[in-house]
Order: sequence, then C-alpha cells, then structure tokens
Amino acid sequence: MDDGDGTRSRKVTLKDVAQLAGVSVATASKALNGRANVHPDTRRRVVETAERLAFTPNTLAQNLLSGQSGTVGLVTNDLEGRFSIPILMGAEDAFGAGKTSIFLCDAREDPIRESYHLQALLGRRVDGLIIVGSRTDPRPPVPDVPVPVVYVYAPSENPADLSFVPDNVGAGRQAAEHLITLGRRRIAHIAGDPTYAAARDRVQGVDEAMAAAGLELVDGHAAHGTWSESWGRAATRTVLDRSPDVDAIVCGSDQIARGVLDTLRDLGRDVPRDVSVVSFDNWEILATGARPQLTSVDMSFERLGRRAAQAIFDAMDGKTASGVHTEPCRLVVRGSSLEGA
Amino acid sequence: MDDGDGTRSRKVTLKDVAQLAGVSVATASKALNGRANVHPDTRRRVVETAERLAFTPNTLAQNLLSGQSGTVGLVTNDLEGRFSIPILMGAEDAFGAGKTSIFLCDAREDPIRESYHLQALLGRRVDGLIIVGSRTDPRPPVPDVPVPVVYVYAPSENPADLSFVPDNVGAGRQAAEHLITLGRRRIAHIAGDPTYAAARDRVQGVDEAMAAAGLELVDGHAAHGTWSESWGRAATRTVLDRSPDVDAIVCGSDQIARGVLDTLRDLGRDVPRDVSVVSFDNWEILATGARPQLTSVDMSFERLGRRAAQAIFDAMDGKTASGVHTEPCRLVVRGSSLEGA
DNA sequence: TTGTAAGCGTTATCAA
DNA sequence: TTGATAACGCTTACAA
Repeated sequence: MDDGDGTRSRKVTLKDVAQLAGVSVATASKALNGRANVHPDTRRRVVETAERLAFTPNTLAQNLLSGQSGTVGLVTNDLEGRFSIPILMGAEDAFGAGKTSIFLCDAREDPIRESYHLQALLGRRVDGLIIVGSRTDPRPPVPDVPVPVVYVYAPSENPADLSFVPDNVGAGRQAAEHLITLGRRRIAHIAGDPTYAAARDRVQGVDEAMAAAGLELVDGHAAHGTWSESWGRAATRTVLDRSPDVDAIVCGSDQIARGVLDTLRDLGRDVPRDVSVVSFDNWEILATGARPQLTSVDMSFERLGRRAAQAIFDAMDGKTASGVHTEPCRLVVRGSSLEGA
Repeated sequence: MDDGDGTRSRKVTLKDVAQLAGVSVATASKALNGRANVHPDTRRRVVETAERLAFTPNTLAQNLLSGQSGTVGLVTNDLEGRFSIPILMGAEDAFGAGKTSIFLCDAREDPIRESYHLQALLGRRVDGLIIVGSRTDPRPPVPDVPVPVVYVYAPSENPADLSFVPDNVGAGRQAAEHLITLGRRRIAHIAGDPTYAAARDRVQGVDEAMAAAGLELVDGHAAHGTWSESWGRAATRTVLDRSPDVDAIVCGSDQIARGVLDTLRDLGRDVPRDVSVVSFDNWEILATGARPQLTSVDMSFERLGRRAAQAIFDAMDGKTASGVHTEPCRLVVRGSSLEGA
C-alpha cells in the first residue's frame, strides 16, 4: 500500500502505463483491449508495462462512458441471510463472477432503510435491482425506478412487476405424494403460521395431493401454529392423542419437524418405521442434524437467484417480463421417510 | 421505466436539470450541494426542477473526481452467510447506511474465485476490503492491493495485516466461569473439531477457568470430536457412562449442545436441574428451539463488522493498524443453565 | 499503425 | 451571484 517513501501510492492509471510504454493513452487503451490495428510489438510492450505496474482499469471511468455500471443491487430483508446468501450465489453464477458485482444491502424490514438503500444504489447507477423478502406474501412495490426490478421470494403486489417465488403449493404436493407413495395412509399435517402465505400454500398442496389420492388427513385438516419447534412438539402430542394410528406427518417447516421428531421419540414412536416425517425448507443445519435426518422440500433459492439475474439481463436487452413466476421446489429424501424402513 | 413512446428514458443528468431551470451546470451543482453564494431564488428553482425530474446525481461521476468510490468489498467464504450477514450488518451500521455501499462476493472457499472477485472489486475502486473466513484459523493474506484490507473471523497469517477475531479463549472462560458460579463442580467438556483453532481456543479458555477455580474437568480433559449433533449425542453417552455424577457440560457449539441435550433427556437427566449445559455460537435457530433453550456464548459478529468498518475508515485517514485484534464474546443465559433451577 | 480530441456526469477554480 | 473551463480515467471516432 506504500510506495516506499511512506505516502500511499497513487493508483496506476492508463496514462501511467502509456507514458512508461512510450505510447499515447489511446494506443495503450487499444492494445490492452485487444483492438485491431495495433502493432504486435507495441501491444506486447504495453501489456508488459501494464502487468509490471499492476494496472487495473478503472471500471468507474469505463462505466461513465458506457452508461452501464456492471453492478446490481440486492436488497434483502431476511435477518439471517438464510435466503439472501443462496440467492446471491445463484445470481453470481448467472451473472458470471467478476463480470457483474452485487451490492448487498440489508433493509431489515424497515421501509425507510430500504428507500435509503435504494437511493444509494440508484446513485451508483446499478443496472438492476433484486428485492428479496422474508416471506412469500406480496409486498408493496418499490417506487418507480429507472432500472429493471425483480422481486424474489416476496412477490410484488403489482402484477405488472416481475417476481420469482418458490412453488409452495407444489412443494406441499410433493411432500404428500412422497408419503403416499411410501404407502402411508394416515397422514397428519402440522402446519406453520397461518398468517404466512407459505404456510397456507403448503397446506393447499398437501390437501390437493391427498384429494387426488382419495385420502383425507387424519383430523380432516392441517393444524396451524407457529414456525417453531415448540409448536411441533405440542402439536404432535395432540395428534397422537387423537389419532394414535397416524403413520406419517407433514411438517410446515424443518423447525416444526424437529419438534415433531423429538416428541415422537419421547412417545416411543420409531421414525420412519412407525411414522414417516417430511418437512419444508431443507435448512441444512436442522435437517441433517436431526435423528433420523429429515426428508425436506428444498426451496431452490439458488435457482431463484439465477432466474432473477437472468431476468435482469433480459430486461437490459429490452425483453421485459412481468407477473409472479413460480419455481419448482425439490424433495430431498433422508432418513425420516426412508422406503422399506 | 418508459418515457411514453416505448423507449427507455435516458437517465436524468445535471445538465437536464440546469437547462430546465435555466442556469448553468455549475450553478445547478452548487445549488443542489448547498454551496454558498447561490441566490435563494435560483437555488429553489434548481432544487424544484431536480425533484420534478427525479434527478439522482451520478455517484460514479462524483467518485471519478474525488478518487473515492464510497464502496467497500466484502469477500466471504462461509456458505450459509451465518457470519457474513451479521458482519455485513455491523459494517453497514458503522459506515452509515447509504453513505458507503457494500459489494458482497462469495468466494466459496475457492482461491481462484476469490482472486477473481478481488480483481473485480479493485477495478470498481473499492475504498477497502473486508475478508471474511469460515474459521478462525489464520489464512494466507490476499495479494498486495492498493486499498486497506481487514480480515474478519479468519485472521491473516501475516502479522502486519489487520485482523479481527472473536475471543474464543475468553468465550471458553466465560462459559466455564458461568457454570462454576452456578455451583457446578463436576464439569465435562464436549468440544468441537480439534483441527479448528476455535475448538482448541475454547478448550483452552475452559481449562483456564477451571484451573483458576482449582477444579478439574471430569475425565481430566475435553473430548474433541466434530461440529455435529451426532457427536454431541455420542459423547454424552460416554461422559455419563464414565462419570454418572457429572453436573454440567460445556459444549463446543450449539450443534453439539443440541445432541447433548437430546441424549441427556434420553438418559433421564433433567436440564438444568441435574446437568447444566452451556455452548458457543448462540445460533438463534438452534439455541432458542432447544428444550430447554440453550445458554450460549455469542461471537458478536456485528461488533466484528463494526470494528472492521471503523478500521477501514481509519486506514483511509492514514491511521493504519495491524495485528490480530481479539473482540470479546457475550454470554447469553437461557434455560439450560438457569440459576436455582 | 499511431496520436489527437471529444465526451461520459460531476465538481472546483476562477474569471466575469 | 453566475458561468466557462478544466479535470477525473477511460474509450472511440477521426486525423495524421
């Protein structure tokens, strides 16, 4: 960071390279950018000089010319980054690491903070915005901005906006179908917080699959509660109390499932032999730490991130899209629902 | 995004504002930036025009002049974002939301990907770099870069670099002292993966506290294993087998603690009455879902993020620092170690 | 093949 | 009080 005499070294510019290589800035630019009509010797000299000086072109200056910043803003609202990081990774993959850089801002569910971040991002001339919510319920759209906006996980209330959300109905269907395929017939559903669309959608999916198979949930319907282990524990007692012959439980989330597993164990039921358990989220830390490990439906966050990135690319090319797009989820089978166990 | 005739509207520049307000660009700039020597009427007119056009100054252009980009790169290596998001939040707080924006890149423990991101960040002229590792073991420094670099969680191998890490030794001490204060005397330690500095440091801290109190761990020393619930379960059986009268267990992580709690329950021990349990990480989802809820030592990631941000500010002001700085952790008491229970 | 000059959007200096 | 001008680092006609 120092240039030897104690002062921070001024950053190397193209001018420095050109001077040292004994050419004009224009020629240096062409040489480094692989333009035609540059003498091979000249090009070599410039390239070598640039390397020697560790020249890094100032992307800001390039962007000022091109009008594109090669950056995207990702505004998140989920405290733990459980959604955002996988979405970020998916977006990075789609953009190509290094090609486009991502500003990650945490709005912490605070509209004021969000608009503050938005302002900063627009000032930095991001080429697009990805808005990530903490729940799949529709959210108010961000105020009109001059760049493409994509909503992920939480869709925009405005159908003219473009949103990508996981297919929770399909996830519910997959979970139930899996259990039915295993031969389970007396299935209970301990669902999540009914104020969340995700909870209701999963319930709907489960109900659909049951109906399609000509089955009915024990108790007739899902039991809604909260997204917590303690709810899973409490509900399991109720279920076993009322329907001792239950042979499978769909859990609204991995957290709920952890509570369910604990109580099944407390009450002497073997999983998966006596009762198979399936849940949603595939939150690695919870799913693989459980005993047995949890079969769970993954929300495919990375895929959502990739789709969002792709959509921003498309929009930059003028190919705009709109509506709430639903992306498939993925069942991950583990010990809590093993066949033949 | 459209200006009515189907073409994307060109972004509003200061020139547009100036023209419409009937002043020069220079005057418009002064008016908007609160410079002195601008006629109040002129200023009002300019400000109004800017608002009407939804003018957002191009930060890139401003940066080109000032040489400062008002951005910082945060390169992370922890897959789940468990460290990065809190660190990001701490950094955002210290920088002031909106003032400085943060590029978040995930290197995924891949040096090639990391250098790729580094290149992109330097091209964007970030004012500083925060490098986040996934473990507290020293890591190779990034190649020489012309901006301040701060390492968080994983310190740099080079002592001339600046690193902030949690005080795992102190954390171990706090955990053990807490148990000792509660009157526990027959304490076991089920530790984490011994290849991790974090595991060894926590062990050291526990050992120090025990020695200071004139006590010894049951079994004489910590049992090292892996960072998993299954290790916690297995180790607990061994501990109870060899030392049935154990009255407290320090667990190397919340994951381990979850396994420990499960097995204590299986073996009929009441927590916290018979056995108190304390662990490390304070990973909310694990700690609060447990029964009883886990007493755990928080690694203070947000604080680390704030310190890193502050250090970058300082370095930009020429106040450079170096060495591995250790930040205190914070004991969070919950049901697994309640006094008098 | 190379260099000169204009321009991207903004701010600072200085003259009017 | 206002405005013309230069500058930031780079790219790209266009001229040499």
